[in-house]
Amino acid sequence: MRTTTTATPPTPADDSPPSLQPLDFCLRLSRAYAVLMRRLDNTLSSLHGLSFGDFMVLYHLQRAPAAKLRRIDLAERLGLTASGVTRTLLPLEKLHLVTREADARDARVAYATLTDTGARLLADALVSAELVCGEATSAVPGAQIDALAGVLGQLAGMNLSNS
Amino acid sequence: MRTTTTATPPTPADDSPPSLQPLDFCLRLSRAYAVLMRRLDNTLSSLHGLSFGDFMVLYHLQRAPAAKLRRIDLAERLGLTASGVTRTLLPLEKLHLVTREADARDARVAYATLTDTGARLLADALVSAELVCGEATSAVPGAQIDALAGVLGQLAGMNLSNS
DNA sequence: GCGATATGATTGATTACTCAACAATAGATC
DNA sequence: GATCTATTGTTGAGTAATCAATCATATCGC
Repeated sequence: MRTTTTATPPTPADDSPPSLQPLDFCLRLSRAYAVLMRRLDNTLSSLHGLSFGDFMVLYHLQRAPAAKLRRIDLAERLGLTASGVTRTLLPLEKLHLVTREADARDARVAYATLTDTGARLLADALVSAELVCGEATSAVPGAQIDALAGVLGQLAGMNLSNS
Repeated sequence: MRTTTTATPPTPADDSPPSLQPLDFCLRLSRAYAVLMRRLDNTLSSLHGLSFGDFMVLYHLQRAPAAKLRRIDLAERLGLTASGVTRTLLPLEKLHLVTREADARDARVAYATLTDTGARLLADALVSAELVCGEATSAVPGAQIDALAGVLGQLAGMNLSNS
């Protein structure tokens, strides 16, 4: 009963929607995400005690100037809500991987700052993450990965042409 | 079976020891997923009262022969555990979009079957989903989407026959 | 200065999943 | 045909996110 899973639309009748391609694409995206995340999560948590979400927090903090970010900006980068960031950061603060910092001029904002401990843990975890991701994409030529990363960036609304 | 699933470096020797490409790709994948799912979820739930997960259930059931699947097979297609399927189906059964059916020969298995109501709702939802997905991918040339879809399929372990 | 409104962050309730433990049943082995 | 093991599915507890409500603080118009 294997229907054609490739580019050809099944065309069940003439009342079918224009094309099933974009939906098919999204379904694959969803599945690829699930598979990848499960692998990444397993590896990171067993080797370093970090969930993928935790890892992402440390990663984005490290890339930021002075290794710190307003919590709201962190949320934006993580694709979470402010609420989600509060709850994700809680255990990381308890482990002293991240600390809270206030802003001198605006009492509303709180910064999340990467600690040295956090940076060291991240460095280790980064190696594992690289390995898993590299393995997952090993069947695909590097040049193509680059190009497709660009496409994913567009889909994600990461505007590179921003001034 | 070639077990490349363990921690072996994908490339034999030279070109990518500290390459951040695959990780970057995966991070973008994660973001694109989040963005897309949020849009899809919003649209489907406001227009049809379905979460994306619900939608996927109906979608996979419809594609299956006789519009029914063993719950365990449904789990596999959805990328969920059996437990997740039980809980996802609960509200759908309550709404009579899906019904439970027993197997005559094996009392362990239960089927999830798409009802007529479910099929009608799916037909509507499919139009919306197509629209959202088409819109999301409209900024990218179709050929690139196809290429990415292929890679995502590989990542997801959806192996298209042979070697 | 003083309300109206916007922004950043937290909290309570809810939803959607996981894993581990369990129950029931099927099929195999002796 | 009794028992051992594997499969299917549900349930309890825990985790991670959401949204809506709330609080504290900034900022703008006057």
